[in-house]
Amino acid sequence: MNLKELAKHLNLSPTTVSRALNGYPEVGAETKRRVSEEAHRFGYQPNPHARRLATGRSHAIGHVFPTDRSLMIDPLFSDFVAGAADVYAAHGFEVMLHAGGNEDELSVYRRYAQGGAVDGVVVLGPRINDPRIALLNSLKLPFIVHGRLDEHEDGYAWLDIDNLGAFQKATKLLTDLGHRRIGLINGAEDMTFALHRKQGYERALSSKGIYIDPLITSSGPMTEENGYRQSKRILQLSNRPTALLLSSMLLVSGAMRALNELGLQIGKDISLIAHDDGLPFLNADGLVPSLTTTRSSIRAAGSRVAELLLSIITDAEIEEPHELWNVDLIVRGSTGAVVT
Amino acid sequence: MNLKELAKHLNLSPTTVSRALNGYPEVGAETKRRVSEEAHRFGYQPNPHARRLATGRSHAIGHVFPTDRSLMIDPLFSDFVAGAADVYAAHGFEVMLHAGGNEDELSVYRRYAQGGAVDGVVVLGPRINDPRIALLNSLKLPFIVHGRLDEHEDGYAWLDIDNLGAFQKATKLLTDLGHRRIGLINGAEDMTFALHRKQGYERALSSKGIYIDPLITSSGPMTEENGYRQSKRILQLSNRPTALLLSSMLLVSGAMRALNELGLQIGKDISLIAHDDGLPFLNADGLVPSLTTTRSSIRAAGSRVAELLLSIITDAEIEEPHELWNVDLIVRGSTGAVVT
DNA sequence: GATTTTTCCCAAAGCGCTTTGAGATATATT
DNA sequence: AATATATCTCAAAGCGCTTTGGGAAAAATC
Repeated sequence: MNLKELAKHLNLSPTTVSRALNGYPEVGAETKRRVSEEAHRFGYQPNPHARRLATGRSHAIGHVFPTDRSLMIDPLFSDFVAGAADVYAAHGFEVMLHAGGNEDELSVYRRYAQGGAVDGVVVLGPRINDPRIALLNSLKLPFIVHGRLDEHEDGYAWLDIDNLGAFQKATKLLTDLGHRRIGLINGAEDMTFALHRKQGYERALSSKGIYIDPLITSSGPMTEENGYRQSKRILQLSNRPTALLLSSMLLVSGAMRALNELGLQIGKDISLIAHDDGLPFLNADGLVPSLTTTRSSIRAAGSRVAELLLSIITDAEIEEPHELWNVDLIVRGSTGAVVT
Repeated sequence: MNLKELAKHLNLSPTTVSRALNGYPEVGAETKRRVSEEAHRFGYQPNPHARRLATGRSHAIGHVFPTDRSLMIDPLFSDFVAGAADVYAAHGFEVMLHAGGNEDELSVYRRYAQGGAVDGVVVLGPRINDPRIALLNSLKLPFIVHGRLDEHEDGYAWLDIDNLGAFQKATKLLTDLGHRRIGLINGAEDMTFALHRKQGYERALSSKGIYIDPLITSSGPMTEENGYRQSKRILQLSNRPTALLLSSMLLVSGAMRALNELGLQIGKDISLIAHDDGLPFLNADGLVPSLTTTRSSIRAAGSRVAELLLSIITDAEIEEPHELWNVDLIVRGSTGAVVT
C-alpha cells in the first residue's frame, strides 16, 4: 500500500493525504483524523527512501568506529550507542553504523556529506589533533563530539565529562588520606580523555608539592590484561605506590589479580580508585571490597549526545551546545588512610 | 554534482553514464573508462536515496537489539557487530541499528519489510519459542539467525556454535579428572544457547551416571555480580562442587572474587572452565592461573553471519545455509584432578 | 448581495537515480 | 549492394514521496 493507493481509497489526492499525515495546517481536522485512521488500519508507512529523496533529509545519524579498533572504546561503545539509539528511535531516527572496511573514517564522512546519507554524525573518542572535526566543519555535516579536543573548545558541539576534575578530586582524596605515591594506569595517551585525566592527577599532586614520577604512570589499552601487567610492574618497584588510580573498570580485575598475587590487601596496603562508566556487567559496588570510583554513565552520555545532535539538526539555529558533566566521586571501601 | 551534470559534462546521456558506472555490457569499454575516470575526478557518488528508490534495494542490513536489554548479549554485541560491519563495509552495505524506543522488535521488522528500509536482518540471541523467525518468514524479509531455535533447525538460515558439544566436552574433561560434583552458572534460561549448554552438561553427567543436582546450577545475567553471587551460593553448600562451569568470561572475575573470599585455590581446590567469546578486553590466557575455556570468537561469527546473509540476498537462490561451528576446548591451568 | 477572507483540497513538478524499449552507427554476412 | 548482426547510445517513464502555487467552496465581513 502506497500513498497513491491510500489516497484513492480515501477519495483524496495524494497531496492531501501526505499533508494530513505530516500534520500540515492546510488540511481540516476531520479529514486528518479520517486519513490517519485509515492509514493506521492499512498499516501504511511512507516509503522511507522516497521520503528521503523528496525531502533531502535521511532521518539517520551516522556512528563510525574503526574496526582495527582502539580497544579503549570498544566495550564502552555498545553502551554509548544503546543510550543514543534509544533517543533516535523515539524521534524516528535510525542509526547508521559504519565500521572498518577499506574506507577510513574521513572518507566515510565525505561520502555521507556528499550523498546526504545521514543528517548528522557523532564523533567518538576524540584524539589530540583530531582531524575529524575540521573535516566535518568544512563538509557542513552537522556533528557533535563525545569528548573534547585538547586545545579548542569552540567551533564544534561537544559533550564531555569533567575528566580533569574527576581525577583531580580522586587524587586529592588520596593525598588527603596521606598517600604520597600514587600510581596511574591510564588510557592511550593520544586520547584527550586520558590527557585530561592525567592533567587532573598532576594538578592535584603539584598542589601538594608531590613529585610526579613518570615511572608509576602508564597509558595503554584498557583491558584486563594490561591492568594486570601495569599494576604488577608498578607495584614491584622498590618504592612502590600506596594507591592506584585506574582509568577504567575494565582494568580493575587485572589490577586485583596483581594485588592478590603480591599479597596486598585492597583498602589497607593499597588504595584503589577506578573510573566507572557504568557498564552494566561490571559493578563497582558489588566488588569486595566495594570500589571507590569516579562515576559517570556512558549510556546517559550517549542519550544526551543524541538529544543535542537532534536539536542541532532540527532546530533552526540552536547555539553550539557545550556540556561539561560533573563526575561524582563515590567513596567506598577500596580507599583508606595510609598506614605508616 | 549529480548524474545529470556529470553526463552533460561528458557529452553523454545520463543513461549511458549510469550504465557505465554500474558495469553494464551495453556501453563500450573506452566510454566506460572515460566515465569512471571523470566520475572519480569530480568525486561523484550516486545519491544513495535516489538509487534506493529506483532499485528498491537499500544496501543496508538491520540489526535490532532491545535496550531494556537482556544483559546477556550486551557486551558481546559490539564485538559481533564489529565483525559483521566489517564485511558489510567491504560489500558496500551499511548497517542500520535499531535499539529500543517504544517500538518492539517485531514492529521494527514489520516496518522494515513494508518500506524496504533494509535488505535483510540478523536475529540475535534467539530464545525458546522465539516469535521473530515466524514473523520474518511471513514478511519475506531475508534474515539469518545467530544461534538456533530450540526445536526447529529448518525453515531459516542460521549460524550457531556447538554449545551442546562444547559444554559436553568441558564437563567430560572434568569428570575425567575425577570431579563428580560440578556446578554450572549459565545464561538466562530462555535463551537457546543456555539451553544447549545445559543439555551438553547434563548429557555428560548422565553418561557417567552422575546425579544432576539442580541446586548447583543457576541461570541468570552474565555479569560480574551474578558470577560472584552464584559462585558464592553454590560453594557455600554443604556438599560443595569441586568444579564450576561458567557460561561467560563476564562471570569469571565475580567467580574468582568469591573463590578468593572462600579461600579456595583455583586449579587445586576447585576447577574452573568458562566459555570465552574472545572479547578483546578479557583474556583467559592472561589470568592467573590461566583459564581453561571453551572458545569461539563471537566476532568471527559476526563476520561469517554477515557473509552468509549477503549471499542469501545477492545470490539468486542459495540454499538455506546452516553452519554449526565446532568449539575448541582449550585446557589451561584452572582445571586439575580432584584431590581426595 | 457583493466582496473578502478563511478553509480545504488538488494538479503537477521535482528529488536523482535505474531501466525499458528503440534508434543510430558500424561491422559482418550473404 | 543488400541484408543481418553487433555495438553503442539515448529519450522517456517510473520509483513514492513532498511541495509549490493555485483554485473551489464555505464562512465571515462589509
